[in-house]
Amino acid sequence: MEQPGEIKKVSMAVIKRLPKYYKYLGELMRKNVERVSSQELSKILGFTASQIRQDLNNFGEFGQQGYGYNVSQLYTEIAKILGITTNHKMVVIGAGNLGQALANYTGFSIHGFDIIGIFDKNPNLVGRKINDIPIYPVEDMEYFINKNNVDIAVLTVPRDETESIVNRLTNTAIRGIWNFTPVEINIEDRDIVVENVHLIDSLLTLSYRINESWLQERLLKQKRKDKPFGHGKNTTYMVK
Amino acid sequence: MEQPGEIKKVSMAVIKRLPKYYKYLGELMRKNVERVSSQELSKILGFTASQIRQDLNNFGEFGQQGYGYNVSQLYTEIAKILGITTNHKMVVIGAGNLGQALANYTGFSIHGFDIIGIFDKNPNLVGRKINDIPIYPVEDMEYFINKNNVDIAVLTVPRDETESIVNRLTNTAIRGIWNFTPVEINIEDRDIVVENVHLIDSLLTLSYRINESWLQERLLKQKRKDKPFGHGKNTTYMVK
DNA sequence: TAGATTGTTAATCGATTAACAATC
DNA sequence: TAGATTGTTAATCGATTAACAATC
Repeated sequence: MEQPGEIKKVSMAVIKRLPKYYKYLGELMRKNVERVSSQELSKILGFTASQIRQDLNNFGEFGQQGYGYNVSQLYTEIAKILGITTNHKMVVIGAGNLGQALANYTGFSIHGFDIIGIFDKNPNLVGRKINDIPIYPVEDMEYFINKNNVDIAVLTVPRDETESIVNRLTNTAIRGIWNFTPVEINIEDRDIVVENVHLIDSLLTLSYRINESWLQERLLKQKRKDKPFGHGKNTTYMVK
Repeated sequence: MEQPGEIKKVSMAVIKRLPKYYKYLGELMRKNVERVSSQELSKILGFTASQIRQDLNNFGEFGQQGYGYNVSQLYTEIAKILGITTNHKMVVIGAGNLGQALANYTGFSIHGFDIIGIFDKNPNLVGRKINDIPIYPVEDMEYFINKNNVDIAVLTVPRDETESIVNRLTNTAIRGIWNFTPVEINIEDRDIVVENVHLIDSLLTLSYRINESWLQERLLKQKRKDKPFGHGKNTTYMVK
């Protein structure tokens, strides 16, 4: 039973769908579509209309019976929910290939995420600029973050340097870490949120699914062998 | 009721945990640990021991009562399940910042993923090499993929070029697309698996969670206003 | 043998889908 | 008003956790 004042935690499944709503409503806006029903959203997004209404009702009552949702109003509400009505300042830690690629990417600023500094330990890189963003010595990281109210640290350092950088970040006013390192980051009970990208996991998942049909053939054969006709607790017609 | 010969579909939740098992078992191997129980795995991985046993039993019976799991044997089994006992050939499509960063990354080949070619439409890039991998004209893409038995296409082209490239890929023998573009790829009933990275979604999710405590304050106030003392169907003690 | 730990069934929990009264 | 569509409760489905017999 929920207590007065207690807040229903929004599930990660819902949170992960929010960017999809946001993205598609943005498209509708650009097409000057004024209103949309959960039914219509359902067709494009592939979620059920019921789920869409449930999802949105976690955050408020944005629709109107018999009408549906006003596109631009809903778009704005979801932007608020995602926290992107104000700009976010980011720094990239690690000016390697990936760090440079992210610094060069222009797609973040459209949504109000501005990279204002890059940090690296390599003195040959310090002083240079990537996409007009200066590279600073990593020693200055904490000072820079606190002074400039940086919200998000984009972590693209090598595996071995991750732990020490994360420890240093916990002593700053940073709010979130966008982690591109393969390291599992654990920050105990502090106000810093970590979002892992884990590219290798993503690639392995792809590999699994490419491999899946072959795998299931193999599993099937194995089980047939384990539980042949009439033996075992399952009958022939129950090969699981 | 399952039919004979029918295969239980492994849920995405399980699949997404497989790389974690694989990664941690690799660590244990390097530490020369010989055996491990689901209990011990549970402590490190943060999944319950019960869940770990359930997950593994989707694919076979790899443990032994009273003993646990043999680390290197389980590692090998999971490698088989993930389909990484044989090498995978990859091509990068789009030699922009991200494409170049991925081509330069050395972490993929450790797991048997080899990038053997890069494709771009820019004639100034064609003929150059990134990390010893040649850049070819994108016209040659289909021929190259089929001739060299390429398994995976890493897609890092601009948004507008995605659709046409994907259409062309469906006419090749490619098995999987690792999609770094912001476009939602839909390939109807063909043998090609798509794994989306969608960095913007990941960043927006981070933003949501940074914003969450503020958001919940706001939601709470709103609900208090909507359903004041003694009014509405909920009592004061039922503020949801 | 006794202790440990699996594989697996059953119970629980949470998320999705269905249904429908409320109402624009 | 009649038709449409929401917000929300109830039903269903699926995933996680608990429990325990089997057995190393």
